[in-house]
Amino acid sequence: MQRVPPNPAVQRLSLYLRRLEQLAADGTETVSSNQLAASLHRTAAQVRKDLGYFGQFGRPGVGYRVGALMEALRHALGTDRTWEAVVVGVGDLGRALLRFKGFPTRGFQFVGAFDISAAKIGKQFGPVRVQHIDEMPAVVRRHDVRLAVLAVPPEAAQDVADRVCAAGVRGILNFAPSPIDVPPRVAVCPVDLAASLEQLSFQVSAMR
Amino acid sequence: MQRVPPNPAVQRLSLYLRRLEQLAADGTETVSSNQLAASLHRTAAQVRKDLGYFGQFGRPGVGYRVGALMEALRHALGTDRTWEAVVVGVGDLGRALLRFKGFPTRGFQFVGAFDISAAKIGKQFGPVRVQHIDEMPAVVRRHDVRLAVLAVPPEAAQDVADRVCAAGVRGILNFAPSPIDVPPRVAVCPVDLAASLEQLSFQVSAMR
DNA sequence: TTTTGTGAATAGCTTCACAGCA
DNA sequence: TGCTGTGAAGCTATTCACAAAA
Repeated sequence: MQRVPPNPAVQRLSLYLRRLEQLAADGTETVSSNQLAASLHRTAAQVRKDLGYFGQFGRPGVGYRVGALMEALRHALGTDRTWEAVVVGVGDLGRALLRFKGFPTRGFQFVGAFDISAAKIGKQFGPVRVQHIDEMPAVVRRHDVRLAVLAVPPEAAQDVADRVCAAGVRGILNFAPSPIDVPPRVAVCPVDLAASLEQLSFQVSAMR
Repeated sequence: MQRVPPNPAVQRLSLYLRRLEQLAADGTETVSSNQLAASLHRTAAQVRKDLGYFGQFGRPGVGYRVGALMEALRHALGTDRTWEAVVVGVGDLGRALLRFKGFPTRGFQFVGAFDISAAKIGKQFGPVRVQHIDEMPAVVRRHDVRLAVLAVPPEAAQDVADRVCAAGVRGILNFAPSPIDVPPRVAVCPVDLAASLEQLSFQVSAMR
């Protein structure tokens, strides 16, 4: 079996998982690398190679069992368990994320939401009530929270990052458009929404 | 000068631009590839190579003029003009995007928001009032809108994509976790928030 | 000296193509 | 035959390293 999955392959695992969820919902039991690839605008070789980094899940002449492959990919991604998470910054975006149904259905559960604004504290959004950010470390420790979602203004991002890292968080989803410095044991996934629109702007401008 | 920028380089342009905006706000006039790289956890060679795909902006021994480089990058990305955009799907996420300040400050302006739910139609969110999706094509044509943001449930994504493409939109920011088929002249940028958390889950699981 | 711009070298990722299993 | 798993080949992206400019 092959080793050390390239990062792009790990990203595509989520893509495959999404499609498998649909197939399972449709009652499909088996899928070939060709079918999976076609519906995602990829090549069959890439699908097989990507899956090959994590194990041997297919049967020659048959394909992959949808349910078993979903389980295997969830295991590979680490989402075959529930991940507790906190949101810091309860502006419009933070509120939307707290109510977003795609997180709980995929095993991510918010156990706390924090802000500095007195006007927001005590309000209920989605599954949690907003608390002052000073309460964050206690909540993180109590629930053994490993993930934090940062939806704060860029000028607060580094300070908030320092605080969630100090509290013991191991991964940060960063919606602030400024890179944050974290200890090496903490993973960061930046999501810059304006940058995504800029990429579209570039592509649209480039086409003629 | 070098040609055909690799896609990763185009993505990093947004990153450089973000940092330059900060530097400009701080009153910094000049920056070297080394300084730029260090603050973004990249290498100086990569910064110079990336910028090199779009022109020669630096002065040996001096570095880059912050203001001039910002202008150049905005021009390269196509954001040295205003882009009109519409939002389809005014759930929590759609509302948050309509009110998100990072879009207008970077030249993206919402001129319409659409939904099918009668309860939402007529309500004001951010800069616009929600209209029925049947009104979308007229608004797109009237304002010559080139970009659409899809914040609809996955089962509606393909149908909505077909409709915005038919209306003449040229780029789609797709928040639905299902890939959409579009004509070749239309660019798509997928944003899968659950997938981003899955990537964190993977990385955190992988570290010991 | 400092720092850019860029060919050349290296590393990383994707596609090919085919042996082997069902 | 149909399809997987995977080495080998091909391609893309990053890093190196240095000539030239300020």
